[in-house]
Amino acid sequence: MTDTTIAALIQRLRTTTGASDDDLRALEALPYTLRNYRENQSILRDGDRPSECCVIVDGFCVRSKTIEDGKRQILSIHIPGDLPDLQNLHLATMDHDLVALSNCALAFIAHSAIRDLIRSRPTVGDIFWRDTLLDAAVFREWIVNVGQRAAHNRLAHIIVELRERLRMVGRVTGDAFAMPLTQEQIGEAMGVTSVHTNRILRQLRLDGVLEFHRGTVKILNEHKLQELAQFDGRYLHSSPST
Amino acid sequence: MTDTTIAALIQRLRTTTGASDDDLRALEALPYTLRNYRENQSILRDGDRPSECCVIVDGFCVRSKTIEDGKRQILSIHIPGDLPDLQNLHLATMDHDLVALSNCALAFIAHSAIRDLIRSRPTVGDIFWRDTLLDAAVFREWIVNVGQRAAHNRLAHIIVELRERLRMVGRVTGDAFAMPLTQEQIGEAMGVTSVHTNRILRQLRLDGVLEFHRGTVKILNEHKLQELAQFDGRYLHSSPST
DNA sequence: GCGCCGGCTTAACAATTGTTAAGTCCGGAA
DNA sequence: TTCCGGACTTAACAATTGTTAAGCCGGCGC
Repeated sequence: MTDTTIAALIQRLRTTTGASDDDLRALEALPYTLRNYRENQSILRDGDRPSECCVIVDGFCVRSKTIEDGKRQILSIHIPGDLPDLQNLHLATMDHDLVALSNCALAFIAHSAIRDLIRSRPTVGDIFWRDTLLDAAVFREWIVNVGQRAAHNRLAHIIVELRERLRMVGRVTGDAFAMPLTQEQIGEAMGVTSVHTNRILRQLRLDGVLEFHRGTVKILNEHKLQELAQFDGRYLHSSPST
Repeated sequence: MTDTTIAALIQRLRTTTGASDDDLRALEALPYTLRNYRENQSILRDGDRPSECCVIVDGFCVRSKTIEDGKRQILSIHIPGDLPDLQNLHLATMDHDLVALSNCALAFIAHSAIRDLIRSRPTVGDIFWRDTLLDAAVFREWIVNVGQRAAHNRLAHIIVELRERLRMVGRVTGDAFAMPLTQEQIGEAMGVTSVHTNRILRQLRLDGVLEFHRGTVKILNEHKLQELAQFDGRYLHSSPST
């Protein structure tokens, strides 16, 4: 039943929201266009006014903002099952970029189709609205991460959050998982330079916490990782009643 | 017509969204309970499961998160006309705190009343949804601010953003406006210590950019301020078509 | 295979920011 | 009015993070 193109989205909504089977079937029935993006390819740019939303079918994307002096901040990392530009349903103009981190498959659904579905099934609207609120909850934790945690804790937190989210869509097996960012991009996510990112990664490796090599994280010491990350996943609101 | 308790909210929605007069009248007709909070009083705490939402009628609030070691990060500053806990309509549990910065008057509206209104007027639902998306857009810029800008630019940005938002609800006259945070709280907003906040404020004063005294910002040199803030207000989506 | 290029690694040094510790100032309570 | 406490201010010093620069490594195109 969830063996559709947008299976990851359906799986995530089924386990984390109170979506009815009817609503999920209606979502699966939405008309979409599948498009592939290459590593580093822009999907949407700051200022764009898109008329469709995308579901990540496979691969990783990031949302980011670049400021005047060229510095870039990564705002969020997106994985299969995410709707990284759903906000465009009500905010006409993109205020940031959406970029493919790895080769990606995206299912594009016209705003008009989504609006029609919401009109005929208001509970689907609630599910979508909730998804954008979850987005905001993740942004809030990201602010805390960048604002208050030391760089090594910050990196541990990003890693644990990503792993939790990947687990929800069945993308983690064993002690390793994909995180296809360069060290420079990890730095842009943390708000530090690539040189400092490298320092932190080396320290984590020497301390036997984790290894990061060519886009793959391997956890060596789960206990130490948890200690560093200070991760409290309540903000992911991963059960319907939270 | 906008001389109601929630005038600031109505004014903001009228100018920044495409809300119809009928929708705005329906909003004004919502039943509410007015409650007053004192400076520093908690309105909602992390973990609460509220059954109503509030509109800020008067005063300032902040949303914040406190991490294990006691450090606190301010996530957003809220002003009259804001709906700082609208996300609870779909996320049952608070994942952060909402605190009154100054003495505040808040109008509380039951979730059930809001849900009823949305059901009978879906366009009101769109307006509310959009408002939470705007919230998320402000969070995104806040991430950029904390992650990429040097502390003096960061403070300038916070000040300019706050002023823009205060202007929308008619709370700025001349070159001064209220920002009732202590230096420690400004630091918690920027992700720096109170000592460093003090350094930055002194430098801005010596450079003739602005003065901050007892919760009031006075702009001395608008040009220098703009230069520091690197402020691009597009993310505030302050016209209906953005 | 060879060379190129992007990404990784490291080191030395500089700048920013945090920590600690003393005050000072000022408004409200007694 | 006086005193008290919270907020502000400053300085000295420490820690973290940025900057610059150089070399290395490894995959990919020729």
